[in-house]
Amino acid sequence: MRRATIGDVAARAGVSTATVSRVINGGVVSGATAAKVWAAVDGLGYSPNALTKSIFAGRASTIGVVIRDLSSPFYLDLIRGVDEVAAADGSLVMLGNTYRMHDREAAQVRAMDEQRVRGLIVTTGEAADPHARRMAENGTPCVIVSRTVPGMHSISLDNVAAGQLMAAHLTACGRSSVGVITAGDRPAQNERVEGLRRGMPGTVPASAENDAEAAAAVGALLASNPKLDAIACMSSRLTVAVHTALTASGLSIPDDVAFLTMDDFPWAAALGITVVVQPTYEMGRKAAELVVDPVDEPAAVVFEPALAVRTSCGEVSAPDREPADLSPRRTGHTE
Amino acid sequence: MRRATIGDVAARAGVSTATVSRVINGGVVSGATAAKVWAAVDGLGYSPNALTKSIFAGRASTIGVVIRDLSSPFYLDLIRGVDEVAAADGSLVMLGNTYRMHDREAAQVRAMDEQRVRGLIVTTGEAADPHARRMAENGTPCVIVSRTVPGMHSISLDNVAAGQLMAAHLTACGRSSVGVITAGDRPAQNERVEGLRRGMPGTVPASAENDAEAAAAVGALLASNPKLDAIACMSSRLTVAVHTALTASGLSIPDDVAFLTMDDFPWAAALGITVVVQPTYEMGRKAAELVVDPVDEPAAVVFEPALAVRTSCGEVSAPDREPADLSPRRTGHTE
DNA sequence: ACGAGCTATGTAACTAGTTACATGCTATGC
DNA sequence: GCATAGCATGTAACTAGTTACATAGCTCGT
Repeated sequence: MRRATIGDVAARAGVSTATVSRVINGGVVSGATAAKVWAAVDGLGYSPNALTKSIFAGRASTIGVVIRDLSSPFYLDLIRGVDEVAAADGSLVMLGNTYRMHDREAAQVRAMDEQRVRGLIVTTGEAADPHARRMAENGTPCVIVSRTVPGMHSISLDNVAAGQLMAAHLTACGRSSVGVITAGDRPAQNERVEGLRRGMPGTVPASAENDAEAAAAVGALLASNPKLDAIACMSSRLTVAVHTALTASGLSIPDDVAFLTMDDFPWAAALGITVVVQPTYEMGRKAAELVVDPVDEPAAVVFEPALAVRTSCGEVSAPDREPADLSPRRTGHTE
Repeated sequence: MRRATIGDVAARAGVSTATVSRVINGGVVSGATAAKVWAAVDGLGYSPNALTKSIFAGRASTIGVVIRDLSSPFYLDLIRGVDEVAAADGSLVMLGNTYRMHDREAAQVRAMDEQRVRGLIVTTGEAADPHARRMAENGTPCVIVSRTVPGMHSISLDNVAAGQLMAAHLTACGRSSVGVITAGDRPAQNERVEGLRRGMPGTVPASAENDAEAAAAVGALLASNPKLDAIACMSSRLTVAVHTALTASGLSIPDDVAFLTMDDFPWAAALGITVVVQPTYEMGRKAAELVVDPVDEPAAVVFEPALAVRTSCGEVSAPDREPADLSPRRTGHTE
């Protein structure tokens, strides 16, 4: 019942543990010995202990990923990018979900550190920063996603451009008065609003933390602004709630009000909802690459958003601006 | 730059490593010594190596979860259940996604074994079975989700009941001729069709592996069966494709055709789609509990589905059957 | 036939911790 | 005042591997 160790294999094959290790990891061994060892491995069902390997290597071969909210399609695609690079590199991905709870963020990052992950990719709030910074100082490559943090690698979206993309499209569709729903006043959200404002000065913002607040915010926006002809949602998390509130209020999209939001999702095409998409998969790949091929100086990689035009903003009457470039643009280190 | 070890802490505090270990893990130590040790821990930014701890314990404190397809809401809620139990137990969850690729399933399970996870929860196809069985024999609790495998723990849905639930509701809504879309001929899918057939003999099945095939299958079903008045989708993965194909063909739901599918999802309520829901969160909890509090004999736990009635099947004209019980029903071990 | 040189293997030290056992020290009982 | 108990701490062996170094055994050249 006890698990077979390298010692058991060595005893069964009649060799030393050093020889078994050499057979498994490819050192110089004779064919006859190798055959004996493999027979013993199969006979015992031996599987080498990766933990012990890692302790000797000083570091696990696992990449840690701490996600705020797995239910968001954004993170799903990000993970796919990370997975792809990790698989090509032979690393395992250890995923931790924090459900947007501050204490879990800190706990997950600490746990990843104790697991001696080879690198860490975090998409959390500030709660995780102090520990992540210590890890970075200890030589674990750490990448922050969706936020820029001085002195650490970061992967983010050009949020101002995202807002400008929305403004350009809404203007092209003949809209002039936009209500904006943001999820809290986090920097990324504010930058998106800032970008939208640059293109459309008559922007009315409202903030919501959850679905109920979002519905209320939509109602308030509509009530206080009779000439409102568009609603922009800055957080994919609130898309369903805002869209539901809009249709529930009896308005027709896009005839009465245009609607667009952040991040693509499986139903968007079917529902005809225009969205600003982030190159999420690429962002995940880049994050993992910063872990797999460590870079000394902190890199702040900014990606450009693109617009997936569907029908929820109506017809484009004026020519729209060129589609944005999806390739990453390195803007250099931050400090 | 090198990471602080317990030896470094011991040297700085002027005590032995045994004492440091006792301070950290709560053995008998004097207050003065403990204070010195904690000061050294803070000064060095020491974080204990969980890998080393695990090798001594013979087993990591991590629970491995191998998921076929993270993009499915079913698995998302399952993971939440696992996370909840793991967090309460102080265990980390190590998540691996296989993207429905057979070779990755086997590789992920092998990797989890090498990481000496405390227990394994798999939602994969058969590719992972042989290795999982070996792990179970070696004393690692393994739980298979959504399939029953002789000799191993399994968590599954009463799929026949799910089909019957659909049949009862469709009948109550006055429908008589149902087209069914299944994703391949996997056992779970077939059981659902079997349940549906029991209640509605006039059931026409069609199978699809992906979105394009699903659209084609819907078209074929409609073309060959002019009096078809309902479409049931047996796989949440095909929901969007089937729904899109239905509306694209100009049919109105529920006036021309009723539509229902498996598993709830964020847009279902907004779109008025009736679904059969699995108690996913509870299933995840139960799976994790089988790992955390190991059970000797293989347990086959079957959960009951429930119906979330919305508007996509029309009005209920006859009284529907009672809502199903959501609590788990242990049916005993399989062998 | 004998030493050089090479290959295959074993020995033992090492990774970063835990823990059984031994020991030193103080406090208490008689 | 001395034996004894009990707490705090150190020593060393242990976990499951890896790897530097030593050595055994064989081949080959002369």
